[in-house]
Amino acid sequence: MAQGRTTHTLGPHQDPAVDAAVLAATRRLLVEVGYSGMTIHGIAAAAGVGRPAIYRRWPSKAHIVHEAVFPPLTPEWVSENQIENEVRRLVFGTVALFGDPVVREAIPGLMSEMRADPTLQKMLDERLQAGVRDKLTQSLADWTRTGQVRPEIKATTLLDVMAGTAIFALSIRNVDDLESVATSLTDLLLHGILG
Amino acid sequence: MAQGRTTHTLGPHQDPAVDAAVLAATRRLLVEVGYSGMTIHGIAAAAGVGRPAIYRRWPSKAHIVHEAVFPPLTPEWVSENQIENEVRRLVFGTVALFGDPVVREAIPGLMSEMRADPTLQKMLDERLQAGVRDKLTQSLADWTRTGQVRPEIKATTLLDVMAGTAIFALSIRNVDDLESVATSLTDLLLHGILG
Amino acid sequence: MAQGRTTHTLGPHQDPAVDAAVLAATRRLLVEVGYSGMTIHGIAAAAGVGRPAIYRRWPSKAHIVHEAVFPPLTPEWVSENQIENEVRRLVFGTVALFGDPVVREAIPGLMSEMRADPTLQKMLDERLQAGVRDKLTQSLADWTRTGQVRPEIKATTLLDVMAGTAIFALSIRNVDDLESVATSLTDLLLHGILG
Amino acid sequence: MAQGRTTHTLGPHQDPAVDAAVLAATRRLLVEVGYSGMTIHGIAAAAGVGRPAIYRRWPSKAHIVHEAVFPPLTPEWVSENQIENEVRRLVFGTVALFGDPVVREAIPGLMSEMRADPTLQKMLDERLQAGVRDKLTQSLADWTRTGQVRPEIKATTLLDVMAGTAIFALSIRNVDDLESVATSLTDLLLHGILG
DNA sequence: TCTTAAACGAGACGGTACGTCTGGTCTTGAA
DNA sequence: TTCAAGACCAGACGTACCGTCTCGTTTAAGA
Repeated sequence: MAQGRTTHTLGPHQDPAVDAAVLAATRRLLVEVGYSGMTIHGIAAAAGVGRPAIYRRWPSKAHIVHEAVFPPLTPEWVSENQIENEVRRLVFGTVALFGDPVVREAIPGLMSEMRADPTLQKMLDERLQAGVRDKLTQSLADWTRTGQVRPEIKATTLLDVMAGTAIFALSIRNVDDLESVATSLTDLLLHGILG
Repeated sequence: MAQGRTTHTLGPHQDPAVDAAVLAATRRLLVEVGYSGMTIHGIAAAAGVGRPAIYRRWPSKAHIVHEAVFPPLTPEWVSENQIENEVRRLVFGTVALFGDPVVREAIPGLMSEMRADPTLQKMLDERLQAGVRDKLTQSLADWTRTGQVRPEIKATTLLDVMAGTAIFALSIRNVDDLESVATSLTDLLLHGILG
Repeated sequence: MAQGRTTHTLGPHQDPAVDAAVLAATRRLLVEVGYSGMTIHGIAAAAGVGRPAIYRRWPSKAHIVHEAVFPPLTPEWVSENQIENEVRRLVFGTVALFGDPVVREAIPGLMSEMRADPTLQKMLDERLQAGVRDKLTQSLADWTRTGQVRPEIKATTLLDVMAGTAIFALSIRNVDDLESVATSLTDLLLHGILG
Repeated sequence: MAQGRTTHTLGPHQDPAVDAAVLAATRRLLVEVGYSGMTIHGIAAAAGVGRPAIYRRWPSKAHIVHEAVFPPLTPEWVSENQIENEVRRLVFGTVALFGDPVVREAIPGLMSEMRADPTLQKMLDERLQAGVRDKLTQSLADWTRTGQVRPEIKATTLLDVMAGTAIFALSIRNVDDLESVATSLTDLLLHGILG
């Protein structure tokens, strides 16, 4: 994929084409063979790249997948004032993210390796949650002050529920109807279950 | 060679002591070295058992862990009429289950391998959810009829939220304060976030 | 894991030092534990080499032993004109070859596996007999023409007798007196048994 | 094969039908899968017999094969006075014995295991050679006294040549023309190679 | 007739070698 | 200093066979 076949084009500088080829191959392989079916050798072969070129860039399969799967920029998720719209946007965004077929495959594997690698844990937290958590904490404070939200509600609980539910429904139960999952969760979050 | 040094006590029947030793060793190793650090050879050695005795019983590490971690009987979880108490009991039960250190280690690994092994997916679903789901569906129907619960609420959504949140907070974020997690989640489920 | 502890010195080329170490270890183990007591793992360990490095080079234990035991060059065995001297040299050479302690151990094992592996059969034939057979056939033709040898004598019979007798006496009966075996066989071949 | 399937007919006595079934299965398997392809389990299954019944009778595969392949009685081989006829009879008998397809397969395996098991070595020697060697020694003494045989000829040399040549030609080179092998060897033994 | 003792088929047991695969490190030779 | 290629060691994988052992049944021989 990268180029020629047995040649490369940059002298003593890392070739960006290698990065791109590896990440693209990773995304492709994730849906083809799954996280656990993926090997470094397999990625290298699919990317048309030598294995050392991969080890030079990432310390483990989890790090490759992490970079391949999650966009490098945290999107501007929390911004509205209207609380219903805001929660709806957060839930639909979360469900859309974890509903991507590539992410569905990647998440359980990443979670599994996170437990043994705190580095990875931190990277994933920062990439996926930290920004949103801070903003959501601030928004909740505002909403609580204005009485829009009950004071018992904490940002971490909300994020646990949104991410956990999405992961469970999409990566574990493998549900296909994203719309339904997001709608039900939004309703539940906003109103609770009591009639 | 010098082989057959030790004895066993059951003729052509599988020795329950081997099962017990393997499952106990699995639980012990889960917290000591983690799911991914565990090998079949390691389990066999820790259990004082030959590897073939393990392969005779379980087809993969995930199946061993599954049996080691989850009790063979589905507890009588859903039974009360008082909806608040019932939800509280469900949430606290779920949090207690997924908060067990052994389960915390096991869950991400199991989830990862479930995606590649539908057998495992089915086993876990039946072991953990099927019974509760049926009962909860029935209870919800009753509660909805009596107006205690809003009609939009579905059993699958509730279970996704409870299990997903517990897994995310306990296995992924590794939170230690089970009480707080359960209390917050119960409150959120019952009342929603709106003031 | 802590891996890749040691180094090797040739890039993408097979390291001749590995070949040498394996073959030397094989020769050593042959006399220490015998052919059937030798395992690929044992050879690898004794040679300080990984098992895959062995499987990369030889398809079976028999092939390793074959290469370890027999020198890669067919010596210049058949060359003299004086028939008595020539036969004496052939017999003594054969007895010396099969009398080597390493060869004594290797031969029965190799023979056993040859029956199931035609590849091995061909390799051993070419290595040990083909060259000698051709030369001996030619010499016999000369000698027959000059009346030095009876016309009934065939090269294959001579080689069967020399190799078979040496193997039987040395590898099977484990006789130690090479000199006596060679002398008796030479006498018998030259003069037959009739008085 | 032996009988019924899960029953046997003798009380606390070994069932001769089991012996017979095992030996017959061994002979059959030898030509079907070869010595090294044969397992105790395979023999037991082919004989319709449990493995312990085999271990109760023979200590190793080699011992089974030994008994399966060689007739329990040493035939009356050495008996004639006419030396040419006697040698011819010995050679043809030896070639016929080692030319049997079952024996061809068995010999290299047995030879291989003999080196590690002196018991086996002794059994085979007694079964195949001891009787013949004594008689031949005596006959040679007579023939030497009457000048029919050159005094240098020893019985062990003759037996090494006959057995070794037969094994090499038939088990190793896998020659099919028994007649030719026996005729050539007889001629060589009687007259030597000199014209 | 009843008891004892041994052989039987079946198959689990601990152990170990097999041959394959993956992980992570290193060196080559070219660019 | 990068690159592709690939050899290297370490070690886990799942399979197969080994030789031992126990089970539960069956049966002959001794009491």
